[in-house]
This record gives sequence, C-alpha cells and structure tokens, in this order.
Amino acid sequence: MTTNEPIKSKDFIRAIIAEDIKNNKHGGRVTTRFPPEPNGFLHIGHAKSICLNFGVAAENNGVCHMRFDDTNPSKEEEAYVESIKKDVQWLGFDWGDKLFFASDYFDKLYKYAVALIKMGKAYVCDLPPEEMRQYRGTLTEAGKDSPFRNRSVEENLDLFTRMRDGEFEDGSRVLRAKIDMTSGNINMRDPVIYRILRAHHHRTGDKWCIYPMYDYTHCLSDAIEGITHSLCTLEFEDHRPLYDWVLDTLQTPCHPQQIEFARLNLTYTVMSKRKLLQLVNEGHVSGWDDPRMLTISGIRRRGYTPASLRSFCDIIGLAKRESRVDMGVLENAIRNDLNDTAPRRMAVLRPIKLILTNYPEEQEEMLAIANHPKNSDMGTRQIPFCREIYIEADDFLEEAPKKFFRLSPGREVRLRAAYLITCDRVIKDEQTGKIIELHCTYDPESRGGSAPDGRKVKGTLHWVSARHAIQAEVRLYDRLFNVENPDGDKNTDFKSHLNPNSLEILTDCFLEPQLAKATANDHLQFERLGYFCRDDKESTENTPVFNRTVTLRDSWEKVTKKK
RNA sequence: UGGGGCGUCGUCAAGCGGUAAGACACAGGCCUUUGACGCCUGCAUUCGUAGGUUCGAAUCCUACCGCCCCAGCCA
Repeated sequence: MTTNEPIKSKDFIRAIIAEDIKNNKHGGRVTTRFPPEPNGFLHIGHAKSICLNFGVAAENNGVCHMRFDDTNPSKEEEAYVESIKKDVQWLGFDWGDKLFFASDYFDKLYKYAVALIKMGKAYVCDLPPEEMRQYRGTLTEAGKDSPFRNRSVEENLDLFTRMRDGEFEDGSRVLRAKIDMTSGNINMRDPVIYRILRAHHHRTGDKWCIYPMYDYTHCLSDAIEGITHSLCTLEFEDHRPLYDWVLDTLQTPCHPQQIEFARLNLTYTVMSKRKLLQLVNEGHVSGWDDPRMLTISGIRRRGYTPASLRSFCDIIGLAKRESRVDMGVLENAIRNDLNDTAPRRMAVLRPIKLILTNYPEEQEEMLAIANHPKNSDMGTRQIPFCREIYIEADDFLEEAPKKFFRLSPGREVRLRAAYLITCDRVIKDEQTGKIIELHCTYDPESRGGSAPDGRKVKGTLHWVSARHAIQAEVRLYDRLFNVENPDGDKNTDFKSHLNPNSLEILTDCFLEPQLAKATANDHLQFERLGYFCRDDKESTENTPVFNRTVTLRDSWEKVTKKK
C-alpha cells in the first residue's frame, strides 16, 4: 500500500508504546482496557478514552478489555452497564470475549489483602472518618500515625476476617495500607483499601459487606488481566505511586504502566457526569439522551455518526496539557462525514406559499434530481412539482439589497432542479401586513433549471410541492450554554449560563414525500439547511419529528451579521 | 509554606540541538442548479519570562512567572 497522506505524528502515548514494543517490554504485547464505572452515561469525553484504548490496541495487534469498575455498589446499577456497552459498540469497537468486572476479582482481591496484612503492610484502623481526616494532616503538614497502625498481624487478620463476616457496622473500621503518613503525596498516607458497606451489588448481590477501594482495585485488576498500558486521565497522576506500590509490594507477575493524559473539554458545554446528571434531574434537558447533551446517547440521537466521532477524537490529538477544544471542531467532523455520505433532500422549515400563476391548475409533473451533487453512485430520484409550492421564508425579501440573490419582487431565481421563476406580486394580509403568498410566473422553457437562452441566475432556492408535501416537526438545536466555559467560575452556578434558546421547535414544516420513509439511521442533508435525522423517540404515526444535527456553513449569514 | 503536572498562532496540536507541520477559526479570491462542497492565497522572524551553554536553542542548563490537580470509608 502506498500513500501520499501526510504522516500523522504519534501522540506521546503511542510513542511510549512504540518504544516499549521495540524494547520487547511485555514480550512486545499490547493490552489496554476501557474501565468505566457503571454509575452514569458515557459522554464524548469517554469517547476520547475509548478511541484511544481500543485504537492503540488495534494498531498494535493487541486487544482492549472492557472492564467495569464496579467497586461502589451504592452508586452503580446494571442499567448503566447496558447503556455503556451499547455506546461502546455503537462507536464501532469490539471487546470480543474480553468483558470483565472488577467485581469478578473480589475473591482474589480479598486474598491479596490478607497477603498484605501478613506482610505487615496493611492494618485495620478503627478511627472514625472525622478523626482519620485529622490524622491525615494537610497539604502542607505531615500526617500522624494512627493509634491502630501497629496492631499485630494476628489481630489484623482476625479483625479483617470479622469485617468480611459482617461483625462490624458500616463505616466502623477500614483496612488501610501501611505506607507513610509523612509523605508529601497524600495518597500515600496509609490509604484506605477496604471499607465496610452493606449495599446490594448488581453482580455479587449480598455476598460481600466489605468493598475494595479504587486505588487498590484498579491496579490489581489491570495486573490480573495482563494489561500492559493503563491509560487514564491527569487527576490520577498523584495516584500512580500508590498503583505501583500495591503491585510492587504484592509482587504481581504483571506490572502494567499507568500513563496519564488530559481529559477532553469542549467550549459551550459541561462534561462532568455530576453536572450532566444535574441538568437531567432538574429538567433543563429532557434526559440523558437529549440531543443537546454531549452524552454518547444524546449525540447519537442528534444524528452524529460513529465515524464522525472517531474522526473527531483523531483530530483533537492527545497530550498532557489541559485544553478546551472549540465546538466548531466537532461540528466540522460531522459535516465532513455527512457531506460525503448523506443523501440530499428538500424540506422547507419556515414556509411561505408560492403560486405559479401561469402553471396550469391541474398539471403535475415529476422532476429528476440527484441524491448527491458529487457522487452519482447515489442515484437520482423523482420529485413532484405543481402550481403551488412552499419556499423558505428567509428566501424572500421585499426590499432586498444588491447582494441578496434570492427572491424579491421583479427578480428571477431558480427553483432547484425545476424552473426559473420571477416574482410578480406579494399578497399580504390587509390587517397585519404579513405576507400570505407570493405570486410568480415560471419559464416553461427552463425545465430542470436552466434557460435555453443561457441567461444566468444567481440564486437557487429549495422548495417543496404544497400538494404533495408531508408535514413534519423539526427541532433545531443550538449550544446548551452561552459562554465558552460554563463551569469556569466556582462562584457562579454553571446553570446560570444555560442558553434559553438552545431548542427551537418548528411544527409547520414541509418535507418532500420521499422523507416519509426515513428512519433514525438515515442521515440526510436538507439542501441549504443542514443535516437532519429522524427522531424515533418523538415521532408519531402522523407526524415525523426530525432533529437538526448541524447546520451547513452559511457565508450569507456572515455577511448579514457584519452589517 | 507540601506533593504531582503543564506552559508553541484566537482554539487544538506537531516538534526531541540545524533554523516553527497540520486541523479548526479568521481574511481575501476562484468555482457553483445547495451563498454548501471543492480549489487557491494569506495567517507565530517566534515557542510563559529572563539569563546562560552552543557556530546554531521551542528543543540543553539556571532562575523566575503563570495555570491545573491532590487533604472521599467516590472513581
């Protein structure tokens, strides 16, 4: 295979992995994992991690495990597990038979904890939470040893067994790693590795009343699965010494390398699960899959394609510096994808009726139009035409500036794939002055859209036959927040930046008949308007609902805004 | 005043001692039966700042400055 593509430079993680392979680390094998906690829906930030982990594995003939980090049954649910699996698959990734749960390892984890106790490297601590915090010290002051730190191995073993057997109340005791209370890294100040928690676990039921903590579980799960590279976000950088301490102390046969990268931030949105949940719970959006939400399920319903998301993750790169990617980059990714793949259709969102006064009342005809301007493989279709049509309200201006080359009294424009028409008369409501309909004449010689005399017409309008159109509801979405960084100021509630106009519902839209057959899987361009997709959740038998995925670029709008 | 990171165009991001890739955005122009798409052109004499090493520094050294993360029995 030869290629003239510019060489895409490797990000720092791929560079590290390439080096490891070269040095035959882990025998040249690459195994990664995507480790979500099943306590919420996946968002586009997770997509970055998914593309990284599955991508890096695939590029190196490795595998990526799907592993649920389910160590906190008080927050986790089976329903989230299902939605997460669906989202990852939808994005186009396959974990084969490598589906795991941290809870699969509870027995092993317990045995490792016993081993730690026997080594004198872990102890049961009876300090109540408040006191434990005081003993931990502060960011600038060292902590103090717990009075329970020097319990004998026998006593620790006995106590830990009884913790497991349910002899003690929730929160009354914990198992702690014995490391260093004076460490500058607070994670190393004898971190808790097991807590007592009587909660029903979605997989292990009521088998356990003690659950291992993240820091202890994650590294061991990685080691058990033979993960080679454990990729996570920046905030875990401080945890790496603990990750390594657990594996070194236990001398696990496999010691994965944790590497941290910066999480994704986008302008005009929030990314934390907590804040997304708040938007849902407080009714600012219709749910986790509201098309304005940057959850995977919301994006999907909005009409984004898996390919566009993968491409987006590729474009934004990977580094350690914190950044905020312009929402325009995401929009560019979906436009690029859909420009190539979306069949074109015609739809009028804000209709004005237009009568062709010289077109015979009874006459109807079918006109051929290409489904794609550049790709003839996508074929053509027939669209009906008659005396009464709808055009876009924006496409008519009674007093138009010179640069406006759409319809205006006395001006001639082209109806896409149909005829050249000239506007003769504007009919208005006598009371309100509102335009009711436009009377135009068509040039019968211009069938298809060009005149035999070769005269040039600058403007081309989309239209729909009034007699044949199907009526629909169309939902237009705008950014959810009206500032670039809604949660940037700790003193301001991010919800005060919500964009009140993020959703506009248009109920009197007219679509070409072809669109009656569209499904949620069809990504369509409504010519001159944008890319749209049917919303199966909102559509009814009689009224289809379409979501606008993204607008087309609009340089006319730019011109208008300048003035 | 502790520990861990990060600072290259408006926004992302390459670069790893040999004289600043690419993408988005932006500005012009061409093309056009989508004011779309496509195409062309322009857009960091400069890499947080200040010194130093070197024939040569975004890259090495030193010192500053700025930003982010850490004191859950959350992940």
